[in-house]
Amino acid sequence: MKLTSKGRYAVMAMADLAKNEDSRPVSLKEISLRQGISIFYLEQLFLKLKLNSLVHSTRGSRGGYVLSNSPDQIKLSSIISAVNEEVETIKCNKNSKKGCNGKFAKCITHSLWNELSTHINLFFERKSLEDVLRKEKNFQGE
Amino acid sequence: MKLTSKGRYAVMAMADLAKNEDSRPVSLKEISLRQGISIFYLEQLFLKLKLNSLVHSTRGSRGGYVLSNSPDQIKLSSIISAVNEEVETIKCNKNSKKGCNGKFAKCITHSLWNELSTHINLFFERKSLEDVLRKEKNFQGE
DNA sequence: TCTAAAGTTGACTAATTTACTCAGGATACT
DNA sequence: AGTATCCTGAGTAAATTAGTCAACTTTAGA
Ligand code: FES
Ligand code: FES
Repeated sequence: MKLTSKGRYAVMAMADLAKNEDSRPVSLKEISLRQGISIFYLEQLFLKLKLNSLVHSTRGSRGGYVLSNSPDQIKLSSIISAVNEEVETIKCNKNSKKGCNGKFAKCITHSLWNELSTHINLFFERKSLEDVLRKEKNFQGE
Repeated sequence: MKLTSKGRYAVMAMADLAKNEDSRPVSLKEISLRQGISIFYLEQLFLKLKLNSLVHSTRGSRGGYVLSNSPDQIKLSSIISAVNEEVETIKCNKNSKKGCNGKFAKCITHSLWNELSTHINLFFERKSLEDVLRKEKNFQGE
């Protein structure tokens, strides 16, 4: 599980889509303007979101993207893992020369990291895009 | 909250210390040999661990480090935040030119990230060095 | 049928962060 | 005195992330 701004942008973009899709597809240009994210960057993100079937695209003039499901069906975990290809936590045994190579502490941190990964995933599993929108609404209402 | 190998190494080193301290201070050299972590890297880590009063040092020949508290009193959160100077989650408003600058999605991901930070911290707050050692013991016993 | 608006794709570069190393000093034990 | 150890600041190299771009395909509408 990686947590970078890429994931954050993806959530932002998806939230924008959820809020603004309304019969017509939403173009990247619109999202770019509203969210202040470079259109080039969005292209990158939506390529992956599409590969993971989170959005559906319409090409050509007046084309754009729509969500594949209703916001309450889209878990944040799907979004995050769609854009961050490596979903797993940082592997210990990537290079076996250093650190975790069978010595004492090997599996201490290993299982710890795995537990943490589970813990974080749980967080994102529980949240849907709808939850995010609802929160924003409440916030603006105050 | 940052999660890098720096934090993992710190936990490894502290666990090694907890396991091997026994009347005499433990030298970085020993830890380095047992855990396969460069001594130079350990120096860096222990500088910070010491600044945060997690360990106590003895200089000179036969010197080394001992834990400042018993393993069950040392929370992993202290260790992690000691070595990763930035304890907070990645800030959105670091540069206000892009992304989160007052537009729609601004505080969606903001609060989301903060919630996550809390969630992760909770995980590390609950775990002590002793928990880590106990787990390793069980694991070896199987 | 032509044109403009949009998605599609692969590649590339720049910026930042992380991991790791080093040199030279201070201290204390034997 | 000599050696083992901690102490500190600095520096470099590797890896990752962020962001950009060019050339293309597809479709809607004038
Ligand atoms: S063996 Fe997996 S973290 Fe060390
Ligand atoms: S305002 Fe904090 S993440 Fe956007």
